[in-house]
Amino acid sequence: MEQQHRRELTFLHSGDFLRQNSGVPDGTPDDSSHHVKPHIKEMDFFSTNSQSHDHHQESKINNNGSSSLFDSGVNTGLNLRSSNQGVSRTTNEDKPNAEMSALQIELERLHEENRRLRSMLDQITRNYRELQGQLFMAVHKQALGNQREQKDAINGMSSPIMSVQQFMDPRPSAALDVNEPSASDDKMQELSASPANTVEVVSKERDLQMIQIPGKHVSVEDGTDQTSQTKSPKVDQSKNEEQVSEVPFRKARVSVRARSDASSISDGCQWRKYGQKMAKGNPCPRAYYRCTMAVGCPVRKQVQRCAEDKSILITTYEGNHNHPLPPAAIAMANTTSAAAAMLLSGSTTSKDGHGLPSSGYFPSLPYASTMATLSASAPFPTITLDLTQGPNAVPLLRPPPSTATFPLPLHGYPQLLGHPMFAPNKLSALPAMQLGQRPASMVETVTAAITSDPNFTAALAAAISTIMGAPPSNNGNSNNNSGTNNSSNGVPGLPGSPQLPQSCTTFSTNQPG
DNA sequence: CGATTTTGACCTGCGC
DNA sequence: GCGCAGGTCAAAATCG
Repeated sequence: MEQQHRRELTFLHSGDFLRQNSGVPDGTPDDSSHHVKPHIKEMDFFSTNSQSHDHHQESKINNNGSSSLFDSGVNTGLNLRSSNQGVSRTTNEDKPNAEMSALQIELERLHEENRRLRSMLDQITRNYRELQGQLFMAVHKQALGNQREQKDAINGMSSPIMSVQQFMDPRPSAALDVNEPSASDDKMQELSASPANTVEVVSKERDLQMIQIPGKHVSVEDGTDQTSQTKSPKVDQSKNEEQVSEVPFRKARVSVRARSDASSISDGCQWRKYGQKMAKGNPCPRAYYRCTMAVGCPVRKQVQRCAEDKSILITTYEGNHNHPLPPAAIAMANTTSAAAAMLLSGSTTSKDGHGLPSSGYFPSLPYASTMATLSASAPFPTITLDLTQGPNAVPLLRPPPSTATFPLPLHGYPQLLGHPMFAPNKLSALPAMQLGQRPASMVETVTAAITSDPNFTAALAAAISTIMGAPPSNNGNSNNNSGTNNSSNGVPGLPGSPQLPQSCTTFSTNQPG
């Protein structure tokens, strides 16, 4: 990139650029247009210097064989110029002036169009950032308010200073960049999850640190607890940037506790066991699985029975799928993704990890122990969805139609992942609009449920019931996203969705014997 | 015969 | 530095 720019600059300096451009007008006596163009060229050149988007766009234009690059294409530069050069020369030599004029006009027109498109792009970009900033501001403000209230209720400690600036860090754009499908296969594994990764890691590295609320019930910690942060700030600080870009999403985990006698996992995904270990303090071995639905899928899960109650199966997921999920897995994937987002945004937290009554944003949660909780003791930020309180605690709400199994990847809006969680009560009032004006999705619905509905767990259970109700054949089927399952939820399937990578951690629960 | 599971070895991070 | 625990690897065994 830089090199390219440098070369272009060199061209500019050497005068080749103008000379080549002037090659066209050479044959045309039309001085007026001639004069104008070099100006525009230079302007375009510098503008593209600051706008990588334009660069891509123009490159595309260039590839289309258009000669518009003559002016705008300084970015695309050499190719265009050379091609233009060729064209202009032939026209100079072989074509009459009238044709040259026509070409000139055409160039003008394309140039104008290019400028228009560019300004549109600029405008869109500006609007996007503006809205993003506003959204984050509003969301953050509300979250702060909630936390303050909460803390006041708990121990009256002063609220942590969560830097909106940090929160609004322009990283989202970086996340978007990562989103680009240009990743090589080698990095596919990482990058497949990276859009979410980026955001989530950003969330983890920033938000979780920012959101440390020294409260009894409200504390969000990353893998290292607060003390470790003070212990080894070197690591945290020095590694932060690298981690932001490199630490895989699977550092954030979603753990599900569910009663099940079955030893097999049936969550719609295909898993391969790659290890088993005896965990300390638990007579039951912990099994390690990785997703085999796609080569290089980074998603892993651990399955272990609870030491205290062996009927409880604890399944912990980490990572994002880089492939379409079967319908049976999608809903849960989105659900846990939302939970993970909640985790990373710290909306529901628990110092102790389990069973903290009335913690987080669900003071009125009737089934405290079934709520999502954060485990501070876990090596990684882990959200625990405790569904072991029995069916009574888990009314089988059918998911709203919008929770259908469309595989709405958070990838598409990584910068928003987790952010809505900062506005627990707000999201329900600010529906899909905040998420890019997409139609309501599973993610949003669940997110809204998590953030606004004290009975989040119930909603989650509903999704689980969807899975559990699914025929076992769903397990391990490498099949059909075309499924009727989508429609069964009353939501028209999203045609293109299966091609989108699943950003979510998958959710799993065992089919009760 | 390919896919999956088992299982011991190995690696890594962390606490002492 | 050492030991421990968690996590992963990979060869062998097993399964369908």
